[in-house]
Amino acid sequence: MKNRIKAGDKVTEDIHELKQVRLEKLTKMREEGIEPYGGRYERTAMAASIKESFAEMEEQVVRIAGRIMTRRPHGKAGFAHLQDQSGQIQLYFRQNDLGEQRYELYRGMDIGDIIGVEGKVFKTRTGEITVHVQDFVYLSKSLQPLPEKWHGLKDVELRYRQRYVDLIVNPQVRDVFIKRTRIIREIRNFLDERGFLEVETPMMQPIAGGATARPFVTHHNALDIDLYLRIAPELYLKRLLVGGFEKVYEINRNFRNEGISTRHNPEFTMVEFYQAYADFTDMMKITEEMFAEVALKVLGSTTIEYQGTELDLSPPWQRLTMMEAIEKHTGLDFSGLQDVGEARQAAAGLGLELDKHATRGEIINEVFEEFVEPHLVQPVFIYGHPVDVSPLAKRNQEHPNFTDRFEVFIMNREIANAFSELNDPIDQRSRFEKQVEKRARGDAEAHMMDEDYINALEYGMPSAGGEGIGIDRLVMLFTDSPSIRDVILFPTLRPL
RNA sequence: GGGCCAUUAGCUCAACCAGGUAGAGCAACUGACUCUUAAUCAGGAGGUUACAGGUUCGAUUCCUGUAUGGCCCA
Repeated sequence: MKNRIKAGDKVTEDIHELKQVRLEKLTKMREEGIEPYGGRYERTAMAASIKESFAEMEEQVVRIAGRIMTRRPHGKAGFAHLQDQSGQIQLYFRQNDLGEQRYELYRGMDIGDIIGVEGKVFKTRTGEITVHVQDFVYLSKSLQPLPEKWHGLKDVELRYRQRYVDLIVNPQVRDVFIKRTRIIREIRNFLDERGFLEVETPMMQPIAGGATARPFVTHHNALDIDLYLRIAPELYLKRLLVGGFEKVYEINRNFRNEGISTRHNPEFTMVEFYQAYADFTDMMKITEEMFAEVALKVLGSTTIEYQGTELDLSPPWQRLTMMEAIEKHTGLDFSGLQDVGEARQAAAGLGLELDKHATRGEIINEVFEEFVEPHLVQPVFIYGHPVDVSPLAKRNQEHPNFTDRFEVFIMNREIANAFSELNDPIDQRSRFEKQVEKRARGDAEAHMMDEDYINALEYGMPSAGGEGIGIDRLVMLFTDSPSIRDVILFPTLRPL
């Protein structure tokens, strides 16, 4: 572990020299009657807006506020850069304008200090738009030295643990998170415009359903019951279809108790949406349109570059059944292998190791994940998943061992999952029962029986199409981020 | 959970291969400088080399373990 500020550090002991110097400056300011932690400061401009409309702003007096990022004092005049949320702008301080005491305050200023500035906009001899400071006040004295101005903060662990520092010194990080917010806003707009109603369903659930994953467990003291953090909102959203809401969606966090990787964070954000009287083909159209529209609005193009690969999001996307995709990439035609034994043998021939309980459908899914996914770069709908791995999806009418389900793959990653929703309560019960059997065999990810959900289906759920899209992975694609931690402000880390 | 890699000044990095007691830039400190911009110039300071052991006359360097993180795999 590096010598870094930790929660619970005994700050009163062994204060670092650099911090000690700043504490002394703080004391001196107070002795001179200058409050280092100021209050309200009314601004009339932002750094970026001054630069954008310099023609109108020139010679105007502006009030701006932000953090000092550079400092170049020389003698009785000097410069600094001030950073606000919009960007940076240069400041020019002169002893003649400020008087000796104020100028000394500038001389003692540290990188990281937050000040409010009043001054006149002008352009320096070298052409940089600058605010000629007439007066300034302290809004916050910084006690910690910031990372280097040139290289920024590179230590990834520190960047994640102290995101606030990362955000101060690495402007591209701020851009990623602004984009994230805009992406989510455009998804909302897209769904709102089409008449979907945004709802909120439980994050704490007595039965964790709607996905294949291990849940986190928590405890409610007053009720004295264990509750699960949700792994998906699916079963609640479909209860709302039963209740008569015909187009609903939810954008919120899900929690899955599994490993952490560049593509997995224990808490992550999904949008799930459901449309009554639609089916999975409608979901395909919505997905293509949504991705294209969000890309166009946020990035200005439906072509994006991810880690050196150009991706074309413009509709229509390729559509391939899972069986076709397997045949294309392995040469195996499972439609001719109706028997589990034959399927197992074929998979073994490809070098795949299988669970001894694996069903034909599970084998097909395994072969797909292992041998096809790595080839799926451009956006593609893979549809027709085996019923064995799709306990909540409606069966295909012609091929009842398969479902009317699809997943979207981009850059080898599953990014969306959708299907025609299973609304037959009797079939749903038997699917749950199969899941419960798997659970009993030790599969902690298999579904639990949800009697109330069955009860809801028994009242009658309209036919519907539904879909879930992983927001974090989408943001990764749209911001060219290699790790999910780059698009989550405070990713899960082991505490120090 | 497994494999590989990393951890040196507040930050970014050297020195490690071949063991000889740690060096630079930025930041900070002192001084000079009234349009600079990675400001410049001069000076001085800053280290339990993540932690704990081991080998050795001597360990940042070699070995073992631990911690945290990264990448890959499950």
